[in-house]
Amino acid sequence: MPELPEVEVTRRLIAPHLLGRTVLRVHTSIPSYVFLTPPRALCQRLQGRRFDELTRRGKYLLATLDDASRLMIHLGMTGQLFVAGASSLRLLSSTRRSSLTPEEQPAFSPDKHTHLRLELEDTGPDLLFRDVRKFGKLLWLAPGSSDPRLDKLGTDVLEARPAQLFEASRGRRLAVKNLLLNQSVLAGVGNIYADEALFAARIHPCRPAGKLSRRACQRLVCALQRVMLRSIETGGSSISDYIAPDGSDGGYQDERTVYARSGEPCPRCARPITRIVLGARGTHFCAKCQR
DNA sequence: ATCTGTCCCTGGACGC
DNA sequence: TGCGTCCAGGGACAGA
Repeated sequence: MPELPEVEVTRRLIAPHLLGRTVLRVHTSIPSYVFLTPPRALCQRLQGRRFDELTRRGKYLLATLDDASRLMIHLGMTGQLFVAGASSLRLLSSTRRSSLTPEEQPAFSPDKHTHLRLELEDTGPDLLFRDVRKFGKLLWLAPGSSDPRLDKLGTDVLEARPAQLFEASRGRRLAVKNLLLNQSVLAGVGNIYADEALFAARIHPCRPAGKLSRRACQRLVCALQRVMLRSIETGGSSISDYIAPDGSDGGYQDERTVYARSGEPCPRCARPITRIVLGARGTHFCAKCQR
């Protein structure tokens, strides 16, 4: 699932295809959950506009257009933003997947899960937004306007200071894992990297947030940043449906220590990794190393 | 104010 | 083989 590293990798790889280019035509699927701005309006707003800037805040991408309006994109659980011509087994159903060798993969052609296709000038490839589970979001923002979803975001994890986590956690009784998933505290943390960072910092996911010491907050914020920067470096992780904009898989899933490894030996002490449910999310940790 | 549970959605895994 | 059931989860929201 796309979290901060996957969104950042997407931003870096999409930007060269997008910036300075003008939208010739916009193609949308039927209205659905992903369109916070209805498809028709979105087409009108984007057509003829040039992309000037592509930034990221937490898990949100913000594309600034030449009229100072912005397109807000969230990939949700299964959102994929990639260029036409990308070829990936993750764009195929499992039945199709198993019948093809990687060399035989056909180039992707828009399907029923492809909600947005931007035709760009200068013979650049089309930009596609695909989202099977429709938890992603597309929203057009008028010049100077914002959205509550953005306004309430906390500091981007990569820019956060440990003291911010320490202060935000005072008096809170909820589990530290649940605090990490709250985007208004630190923006960008999702289920995978929360588990990975808690393991790296040797903190039990159920520990009440308010009980964290300054030192523990220091370890945790450093671990979050280290784990995420490393993931960006290796191209993100491709658990679930994430693909890079060129169709390639991320490399980070091979470096996961605990996430989706329940029952496997802890890399530190070899005790089996435990899985519990916390805040309706699967949570993976080592009961011996994380107290 | 803070916290928990439910819901949205779909494909894949699993059991019979 | 095929059907039904359950599960995954980001974030909005309702209710405690």
